[in-house]
Amino acid sequence: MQSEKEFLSEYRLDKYERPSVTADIVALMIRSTQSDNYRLNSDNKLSVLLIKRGGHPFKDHWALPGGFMVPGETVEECALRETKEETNVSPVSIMPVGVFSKPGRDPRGWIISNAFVSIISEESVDQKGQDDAADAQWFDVEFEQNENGDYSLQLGCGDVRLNALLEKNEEKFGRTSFTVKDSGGLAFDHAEIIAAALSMLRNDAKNFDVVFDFLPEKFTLSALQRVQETIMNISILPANFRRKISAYVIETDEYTQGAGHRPAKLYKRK
Amino acid sequence: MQSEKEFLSEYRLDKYERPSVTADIVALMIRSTQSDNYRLNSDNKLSVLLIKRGGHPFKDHWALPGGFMVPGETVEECALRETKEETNVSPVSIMPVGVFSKPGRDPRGWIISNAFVSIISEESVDQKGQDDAADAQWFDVEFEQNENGDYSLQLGCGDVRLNALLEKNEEKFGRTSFTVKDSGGLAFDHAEIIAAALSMLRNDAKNFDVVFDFLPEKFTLSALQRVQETIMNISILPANFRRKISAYVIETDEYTQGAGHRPAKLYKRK
DNA sequence: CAAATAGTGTCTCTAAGACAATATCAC
DNA sequence: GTGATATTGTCTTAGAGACACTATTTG
Repeated sequence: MQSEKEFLSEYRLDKYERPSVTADIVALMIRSTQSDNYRLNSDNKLSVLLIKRGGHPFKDHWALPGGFMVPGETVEECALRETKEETNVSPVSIMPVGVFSKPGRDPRGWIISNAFVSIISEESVDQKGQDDAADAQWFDVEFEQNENGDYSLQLGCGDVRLNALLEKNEEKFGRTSFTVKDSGGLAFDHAEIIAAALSMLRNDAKNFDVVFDFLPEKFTLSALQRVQETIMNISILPANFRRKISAYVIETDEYTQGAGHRPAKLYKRK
Repeated sequence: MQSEKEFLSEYRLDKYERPSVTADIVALMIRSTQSDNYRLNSDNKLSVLLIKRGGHPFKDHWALPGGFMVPGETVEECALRETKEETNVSPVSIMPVGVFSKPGRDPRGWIISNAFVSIISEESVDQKGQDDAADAQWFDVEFEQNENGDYSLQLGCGDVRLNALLEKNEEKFGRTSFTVKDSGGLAFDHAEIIAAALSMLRNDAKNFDVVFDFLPEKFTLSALQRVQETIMNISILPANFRRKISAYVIETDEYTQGAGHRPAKLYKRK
């Protein structure tokens, strides 16, 4: 009879074929665009971080940051490490989106991807800059259902336009999965991953858990409202938003200044 | 300059170390227990399917069904295949819970686990029987927060009692993760996986998406109510439950019989 | 008839949406 | 002052929870 110790000393994991495992990250930010009217508050756009692939496969195509797991780290640590290495952006927290393991999804062979979503405040990106990652760019995101029921995912950055088309699969446990009909030039199955991440984000922005992560520590209630409206692609009356959010925030005694209209009190997350 | 075709023909995935990847499945059923009073409706208990490990490591400990991925299948297919092989139970649908990849979680080496939850109707289990899987057993589940804030996960099957103790980590996107303080005899980090699956299930039972999967095609509204109460560990007034659920069901013209009280109309999912 | 579940009606309270009205700043 | 956002208050409506009451079966 073999003891557990004996068993383990003889056990060889490499007897069997193993997949390579990657972590890919859907890093999202809300970018504010200044208007020419000094009175207007800034407009907001949801952006996703993509990198232009320098090597095969999908050379010169845009892809999510990510890479292979190495021994001794968790999938989450891998996602953070690769994002930092490839884009010089350091997300503070990430949340799992799902596993993507369809055979053939990567032409290099048997590679499965664990996808994560991460939310980043514009403030923290501005501070760090992106000097040493010229091939990493923030793309404006639009994601909506069109007339015939399919979903269109439109990514834009300067002159670059990527238009992917997806079909909605079943909805399980509040998570929706998609099938790519047209990748729009995105590498691998990354259109599918981005769609799953956005769908999850919208579903969960209702609890306000997510919205705070897009903003610095102190923020105005209207900035917070614009974040939620941008994520969920809806419009909320300010009075009603304030009532709902009041349970989740604490007021400070600071105010905004020089906005061309009444100053707003700054709040912190409760 | 190398073409993509040339690149791929020379590319070797096995240049780098790779983890082994498993799929583990938290298969849940609601079991009805008959009372000795002919008038009483059956009481319900949530049960999880475990197998007694026949080999090292964790020999003779109870574990979730699951096993290693093989080439050409998705993680989901792997979860279904392993559950069928090890327990002779065939789940119809599964939903991802998360990835568990902490170094050291498996004494055999670098092994990461993709966990899924699956919901099974008692009817379908009764039909198939479990003859050829004597080491697979359904354990009654109780999962609740105790006085000092920790969570206790209690599994029982006959004389076997497994009592695990967990600490709640952060809650992200409606998903809660846990840290095991005492595995209670469960193999690997499976207490952590079960806790994450149950927490997810409770959170999502609110939409009624989940509850129907526990029942056969036609059911009474009180049976449906008991399912929801069992999952969420709450108590609902029948009148209010009927009002809420009415939008999700269609009535048939069939009735239950011989129950020792007024017959109930059978409904179908809308 | 008694005991149990099945099923209906209604009251109250809360939360959400709509909207009116006031406050305060930069120019 | 003007035009914009900030902030407060209130009306209406939808939904959840509590509870009283009726209906129908088996032993």
